[in-house]
Amino acid sequence: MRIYNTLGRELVELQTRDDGKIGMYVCGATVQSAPHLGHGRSAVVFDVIRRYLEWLGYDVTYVRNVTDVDDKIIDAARAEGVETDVIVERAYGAFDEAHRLLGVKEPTVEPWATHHIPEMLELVEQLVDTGHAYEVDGDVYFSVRSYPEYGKLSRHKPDDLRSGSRVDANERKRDPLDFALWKAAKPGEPQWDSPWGPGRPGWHIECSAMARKYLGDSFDIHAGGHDLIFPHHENEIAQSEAATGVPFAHYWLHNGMMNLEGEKMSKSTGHVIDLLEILAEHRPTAVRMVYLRTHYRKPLDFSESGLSDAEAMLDRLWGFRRRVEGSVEDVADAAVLERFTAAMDDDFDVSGGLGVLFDLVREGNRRLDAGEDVGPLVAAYDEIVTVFGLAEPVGDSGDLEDLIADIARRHGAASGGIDELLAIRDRARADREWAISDAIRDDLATIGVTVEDTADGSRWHRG
RNA sequence: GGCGACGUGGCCGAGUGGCCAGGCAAGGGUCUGCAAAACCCUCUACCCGGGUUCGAUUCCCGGCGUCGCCUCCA
Repeated sequence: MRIYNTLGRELVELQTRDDGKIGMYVCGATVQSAPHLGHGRSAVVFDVIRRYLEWLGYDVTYVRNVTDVDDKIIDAARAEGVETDVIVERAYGAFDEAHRLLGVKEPTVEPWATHHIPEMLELVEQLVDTGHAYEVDGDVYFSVRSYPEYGKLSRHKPDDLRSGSRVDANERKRDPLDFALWKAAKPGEPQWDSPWGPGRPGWHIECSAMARKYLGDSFDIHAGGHDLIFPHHENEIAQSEAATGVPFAHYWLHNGMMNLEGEKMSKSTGHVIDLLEILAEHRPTAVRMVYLRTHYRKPLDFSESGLSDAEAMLDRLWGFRRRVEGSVEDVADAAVLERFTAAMDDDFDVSGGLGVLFDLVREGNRRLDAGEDVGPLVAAYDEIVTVFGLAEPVGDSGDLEDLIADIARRHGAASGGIDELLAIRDRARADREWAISDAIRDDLATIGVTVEDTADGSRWHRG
């Protein structure tokens, strides 16, 4: 399998450190405000990569962190006049709900930054002891010049960066490029004891410390948004490798940014679409489909029309699967899976994989029309759709049952069940009482239930 | 200024040195009480200019255009 490694900027063969095992670290949320569409993309594309690797048989340890201490969290708390916990809990709740709706699998471990202060301090101490970091008035800075390979991920040369205008001149740093590992406490801020006095961690150190704790000094895959390449991931590499002397992550994966009207979505500019809002207005699986239609490394421009296309794609997929009741016993069609694997093995070409899936659906529908066996195709469908996380959700129909019951009783179905209602409709159709059968169908349509008449009888589904 | 990505049919979006992506939309058919679904057919594209080649959308060079990062960011 070939994957694109940002470190080296090329497609390379995936070689795991341990046969059959993969350690994967994904930069998760800074729980500072509500998630937007871009956060959802990152969560979903790496979820699919993880699911695919697991489907191939790898034992994946999937670590996704929560950063719950950060300048912006402190700012937000101050602005609202509340403790940082309030901000953190609210934002975490929103991310968690979005992940649930999007069908993102739970990580193997979800470490929180504030629960790993000792691990961070240990790393910082190591860096100070080895001369890669220095303390000034309770702050500890990483000395970028002490790590000769600095810039190997982002391809920024320290000398070029130095001339960049946005590097702030902090008097206490020995070099403008140096970044904070530990920040001395300011009044009213969250703080922990350290060898350099009370303070809090810098932005980058938590990922280095937590990846190390759960995956080891060296591990396979580190992933995150493209915008994290510099400085976040560059700094992680520098501080980790300077401390341990061994390579940090072997493969760096970065997802492309979400655009809105051609411009990057970004928290700082307010140019965003709230994730939970869009998930409430549309089927969450359709939002997931939007993410998966475009290759994970490419920019993705969000549009309403793209979302309705995704809805239609889902209807086609699920419409096929509904034609076959329940699970199938058959072995999945080998030729289909081979095509699917060939696409996915090429740097997770999900779009290509979707092409295979839709080909399967057309062939499956054709065979069903012809009365031929579709077992192996349905089995393959189920496998692929599970890897993509696009299976039709089941359950959650409590409200719907009440709505159906109302309509059923109105049409004389004493039980209030949809089966009896459809039986009444079938009788009406047999008697050519079209007004009755159409009224039942129209009434069900008003609550989002679609009735389709086929040669084998009537089917119904939501949406 | 430095580093990087991308430009495919009405729209979205894979991919490939010569032959099929796929989806959505549109038009025509089959089926059907009607509808829906499904199936069949049509719509055959690769920013521009050079070059390499028997042959380039695909490789190389040069333009043009769009976008991202350069210590807030998934």
